[in-house]
Amino acid sequence: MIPIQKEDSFSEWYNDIVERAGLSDKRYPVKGMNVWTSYGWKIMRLIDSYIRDELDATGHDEVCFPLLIPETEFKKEKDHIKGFDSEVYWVTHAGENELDVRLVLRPTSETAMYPMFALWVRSHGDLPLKTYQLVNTFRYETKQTRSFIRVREIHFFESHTCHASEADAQAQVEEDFVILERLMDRLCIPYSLLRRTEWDKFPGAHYTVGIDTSMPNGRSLQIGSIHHYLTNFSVPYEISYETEDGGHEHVHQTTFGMSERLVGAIIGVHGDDKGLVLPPAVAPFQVVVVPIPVKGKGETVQKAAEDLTRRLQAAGLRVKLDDRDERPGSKFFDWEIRGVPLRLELGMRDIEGGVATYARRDSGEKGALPLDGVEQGARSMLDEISSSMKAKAWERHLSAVADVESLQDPPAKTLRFGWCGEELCGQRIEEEFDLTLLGTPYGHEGERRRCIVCGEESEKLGYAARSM
RNA sequence: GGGGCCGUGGGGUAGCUUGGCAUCCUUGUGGCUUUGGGAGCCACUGACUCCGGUUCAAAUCCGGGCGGCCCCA
Repeated sequence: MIPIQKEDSFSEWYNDIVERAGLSDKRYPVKGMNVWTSYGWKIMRLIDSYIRDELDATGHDEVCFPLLIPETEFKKEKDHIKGFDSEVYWVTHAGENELDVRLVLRPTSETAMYPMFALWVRSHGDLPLKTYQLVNTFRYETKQTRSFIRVREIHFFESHTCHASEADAQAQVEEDFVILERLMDRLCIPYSLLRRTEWDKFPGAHYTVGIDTSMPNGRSLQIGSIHHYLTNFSVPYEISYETEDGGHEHVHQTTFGMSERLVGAIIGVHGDDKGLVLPPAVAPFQVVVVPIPVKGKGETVQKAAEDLTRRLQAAGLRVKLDDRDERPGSKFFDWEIRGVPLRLELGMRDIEGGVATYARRDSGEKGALPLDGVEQGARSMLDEISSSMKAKAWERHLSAVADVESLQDPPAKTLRFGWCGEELCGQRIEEEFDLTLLGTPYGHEGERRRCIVCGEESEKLGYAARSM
């Protein structure tokens, strides 16, 4: 049991887990820039591989744009520059000389990509243009930084698409929802889609859909966003195409972005008082095999453990054989902190009985798994772990929303209430009650309620929470 | 932008008021021993953020730099 309990002090628990599980080293001497240590990086790379799978499968092409953006390009879209002005890093010198045109480290890649899109898109035959990249972006965060959740160098995925019409772009947004659902399914992360308020939408966007999940302390964590730009960028960047009848039109654009916050979400959503609990899809090791040697029989046990490990690996599972010279109990704790979904113990008792003793990380359940057909047995147990983790997480996410009639002394949850949609009322909700108005449901939720501030009847619902 | 607090082995700490061999836990290394939920014993490695000042003597007092944290705007 780790000394800090998740429910008591989520924030300290989180920091402690990140360090103990070996996900990241925060001692790098620049605030908000941490070192990905191997275990954490393996998790991130698995997530990245699923992102690539899903985007490739939906006809997106992976690209990789330069890190530096000339100030002249960066400033072309007015709202965009206003939104990022205060949090970009500038490159002002090269060697001994001051640069004529300063360069920004991309905070996101619209302004790097779109001058090139203007060259690439010539005719309706070039559309839709669907690209994505996985790169690092930089934002000068002024608030307190936190591993994976608020960093200054961000491991970022961003897709950028161009379409012939607003309807085609809208269809892309809907495809993004499907991609998102498949991804979150693998990570066992529940989420809500909320259309952000006008004042909180992405700088330059027509509208923004935020993807939010809930943390155990009742706070809300944004794990991604999907934007519809209309022609807001294609006009200043002159991205246009020739139509079938010879006319010229600006493209309609969308983007979809997510980051290493997904790792933060996995930690927060699934972890418990013993440490991390990893969904099998992102676990660097899905199974850990722990041999239990006894005097005189060390060799036999070791051989059997190696054999079991090889069989599971041959079946395509990620398996770790922990044959360090440590006591088994100590190994159990180590791998529990690191969240390995399934542990298989192998001692003389098991070998003689033709089984391995299993322990599930998610539920703590233990039992015997027959060595005959162990490949299939382990695989179906991992599937079961995955679906059970997903179900539990969704249940918690949904029960983390509370319908309220007043914002006085609200519970530590995501609050749902009637909201007329007016900025004046929205601002009061945020300022007077120290909440973030997350927005209104992207889909439709039905019944009419009165605005919690002005009392006006409306079909809109507002969601608000404290954010991480 | 304004104010406050803090920098001691890899991690966590004691010592600072009143200057005098730097404490404990953990980690790491080697050995013996042990292995079905964090074993034990022995040995070893490892630190006062940096620069300057005061002093016989500075982790400790003074000044400055760098870094971190918190609060207010």
